[in-house]
Amino acid sequence: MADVAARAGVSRALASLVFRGQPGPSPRARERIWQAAAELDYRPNSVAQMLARNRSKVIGVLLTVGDPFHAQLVEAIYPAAADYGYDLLLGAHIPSRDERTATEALLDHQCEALVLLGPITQPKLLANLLARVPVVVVGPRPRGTNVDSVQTAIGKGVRQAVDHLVGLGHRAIVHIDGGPYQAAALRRSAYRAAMRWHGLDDQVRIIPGDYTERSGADAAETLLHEPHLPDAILAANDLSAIGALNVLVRARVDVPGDVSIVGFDDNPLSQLRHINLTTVRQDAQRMGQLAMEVAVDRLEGRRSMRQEIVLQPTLVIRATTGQRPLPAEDLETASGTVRRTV
Amino acid sequence: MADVAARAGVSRALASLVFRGQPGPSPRARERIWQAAAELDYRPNSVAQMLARNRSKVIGVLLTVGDPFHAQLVEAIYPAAADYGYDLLLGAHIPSRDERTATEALLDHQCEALVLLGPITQPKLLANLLARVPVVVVGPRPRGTNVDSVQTAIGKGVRQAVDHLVGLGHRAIVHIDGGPYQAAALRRSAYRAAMRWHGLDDQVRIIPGDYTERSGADAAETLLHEPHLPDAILAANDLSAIGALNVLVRARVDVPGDVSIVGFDDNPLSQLRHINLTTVRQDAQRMGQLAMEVAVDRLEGRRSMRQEIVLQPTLVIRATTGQRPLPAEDLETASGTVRRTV
DNA sequence: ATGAAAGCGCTAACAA
DNA sequence: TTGTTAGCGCTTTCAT
Repeated sequence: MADVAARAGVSRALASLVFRGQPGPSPRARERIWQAAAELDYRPNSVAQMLARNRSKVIGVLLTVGDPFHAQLVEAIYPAAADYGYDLLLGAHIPSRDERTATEALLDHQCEALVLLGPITQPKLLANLLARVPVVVVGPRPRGTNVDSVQTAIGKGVRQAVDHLVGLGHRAIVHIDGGPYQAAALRRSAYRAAMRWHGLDDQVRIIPGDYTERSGADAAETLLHEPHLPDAILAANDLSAIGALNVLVRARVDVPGDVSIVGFDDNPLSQLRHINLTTVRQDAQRMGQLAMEVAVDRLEGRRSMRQEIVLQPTLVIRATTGQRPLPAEDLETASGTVRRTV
Repeated sequence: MADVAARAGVSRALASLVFRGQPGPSPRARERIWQAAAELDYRPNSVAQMLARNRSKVIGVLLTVGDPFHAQLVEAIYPAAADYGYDLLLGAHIPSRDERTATEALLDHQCEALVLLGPITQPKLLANLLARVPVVVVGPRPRGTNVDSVQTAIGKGVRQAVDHLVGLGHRAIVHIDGGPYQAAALRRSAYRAAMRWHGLDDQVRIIPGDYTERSGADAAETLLHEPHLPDAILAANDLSAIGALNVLVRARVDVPGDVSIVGFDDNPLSQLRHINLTTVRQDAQRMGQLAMEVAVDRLEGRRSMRQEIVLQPTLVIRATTGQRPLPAEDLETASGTVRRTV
């Protein structure tokens, strides 16, 4: 910057003002300085800026590379951050790198706030982070902590899905689980509650899973080895629903003729014509924007109380759910059954 | 740090040496300083460090969030970077954010080198980057540039795949394209060359695609609307192969009985029991490690000539490829055909 | 409107 | 072995 100032024949301070767009410098000076900067191909050194103003204007995002839902969120968060004048730094949450390492790395790079997409599973770590910077969790708030969070009303979504299935006449509705995550636990208990509400306590059945396509496929294989298929499957997310769907289709099971399937998330894959999965939609776009908004509100001191934003899910009815199969004697009629497709 | 030094009763410089593990300070001093640091919960300010030593020890990685192959690479790159004492910063390559913005952001954060997973499509931009920092492209080197690259011998992989298919008796082998990327162009031309080599020039057929599951599905729909299915499909990557596979299976086409399918990448999905895709494997693990190695070699000045590392692909034969269907009169024999499954 | 000067928190010669 | 002293490149009072 010294060079630029020299070339423009002004002081470094003036140049600094110009680059930051502060009022003060005369139009003439501005012109000269920008000119000089262009000639020298000057780029402000952001590290020096950070050091001097003790602000980085950078927010860290912890995500799981390869997770399609996270990808959607990131695509929403980037522009939102830019709107607020913040820059984003991504950190990956991968097996070989524990949560602590990942978050510390982000903080070392002077992130002023953290947005956690893949939830931190250690409450102690979260508390520790929270003591240092604003943190926003996208997803259900871990129990025992008081981070800000942006989440979907999961219970409501599950309830809608179960209502839909029951409305179609299904009774034996099994749940493919999502594993040890908080969000999965919520889905699981909401499933139980909804079944109970419909008087289907005795039909409750949970098959282990971990949100992956593989686990959905495994669950379906399990079901195929049993004498009777259930009426319907409610998966913890779209990926596992798709895994199950693919396995069933290959086994010549008619979906939704024999079994209905509902997912959760509205993964882009679910919209493909050949998948066309009925699912509970989370508004990733909006969640990303809101997460950013909450983080920035904190940073600018506009908010002190805990924020917990809950978005309403939408049941998207596509082609994997349909009427419960009719008893054998009605088979002829059955073939004329109308399927709802959106 | 001043506080720590004061509390330990030493100078700031001494403390600095201790934190950096430099030789010099006496054991007694070290002890006292670490002690004081612990008591004050001191954390070095990496921004100040960067500014002072004019080195960041950070490497930027540009990737596409949600791309499973990139996810594999990242999982390999993180530990490799750590081994060399470097930290990683991730930048996302998403629609709303052009390549320039994304790379500049990474450079602004003082990345000393760039590893590009999603290839830069603008040669000018690449040249510009290259003039500033070491750059490693994971994938084929963009024409007209001389970046370092770590890539798979794509031509060889495609050739193996075609040989395999031809060996099984297939002649009408169509290619689902991967779109405008350099890597896709290579696959396309390698496909043409291999077909020609086998005297199948007249069978060459390329269906447009863009590496997505959707485009594979669309391609399959196209094929289904035609009077005859091809003998086999060679997709530009696993995702599109899986899209095609799913659509065909739903249309009650027997894979590989009626049509064989080969993918490219060996995406984790391809290993699922119900997909079980024959594919050309790229060694993501090794590619990630090597990319890091090349970048670090440059940074430490150990290398000045252009590096172009080419890894050998492996054809992984699973269950989506099989003998060409026999003429109708041999059908009884055909049902006894042995399928190779690995 | 402009410039001088004092940091931001750390590193790296060099001197003691 | 330890302390002194200059920066790194920018921001930010405070005078002019």
